[in-house]
Amino acid sequence: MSADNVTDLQMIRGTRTVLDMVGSKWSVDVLYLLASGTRRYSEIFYEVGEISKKTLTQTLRSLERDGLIARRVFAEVPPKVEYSLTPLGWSITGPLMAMYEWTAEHMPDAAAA
Amino acid sequence: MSADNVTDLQMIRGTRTVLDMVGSKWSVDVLYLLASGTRRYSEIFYEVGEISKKTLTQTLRSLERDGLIARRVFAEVPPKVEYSLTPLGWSITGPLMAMYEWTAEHMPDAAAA
DNA sequence: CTGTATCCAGTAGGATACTG
DNA sequence: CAGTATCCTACTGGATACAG
Repeated sequence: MSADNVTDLQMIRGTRTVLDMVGSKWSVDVLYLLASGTRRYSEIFYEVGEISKKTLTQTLRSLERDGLIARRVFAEVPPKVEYSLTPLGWSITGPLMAMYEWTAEHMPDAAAA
Repeated sequence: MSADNVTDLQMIRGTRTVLDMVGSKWSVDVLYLLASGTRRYSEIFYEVGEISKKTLTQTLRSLERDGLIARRVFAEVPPKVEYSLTPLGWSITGPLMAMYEWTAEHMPDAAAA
């Protein structure tokens, strides 16, 4: 019953898994944005700011593949697609906030902007 | 005294700061390795495994610039250089472990390996 | 032993134009 | 509106050889 039977390799792999899921340039922006409510494609596009459509689509697809966000298509004209956080997506805001809080505590200038 | 006076932008910037500090391919490996004790350049090189010297040097320099690790040179022949975690480096293992624990809880297969 | 120098391939991401 | 298609640049990281 050794509770600490965790190898360095497992920790590395686990940590890198998160990094690979949220490490791309705009993932955090999209995740935090959706944390404040469901959004349409164009809303995300304009609220994030300088992102290109191609990159936004790539980011959304990647987050969707990883199960962090859900994509809902409405059969309308003109098209309407809504993105929202899944429960898994919500849960990952925990580690994300841990990162923010670390900078707030240890790198006050970085958070200032 | 509004404690929750934190903007999305600050959270994004803060979170991205950590991501930029530990997001490169081998940063986590090096950090976790040094968390188990000071190491020489060649020891890191062999214990990490498939990393190239160029990339290892880049990784070490980057972590050093960010203040997460310390580099100590011994004036000997042959040369000897030791790397170790700084207090700041130790502190960042917190957010890192939060990521690992998230995978352990939400992505059991990813941690299995 | 601890790097540096050089060259190279793969990939992330941006700009722009076009489509169902 | 919600993307795709195409082209292009910059950067990351690997391989190999060389140096102090």
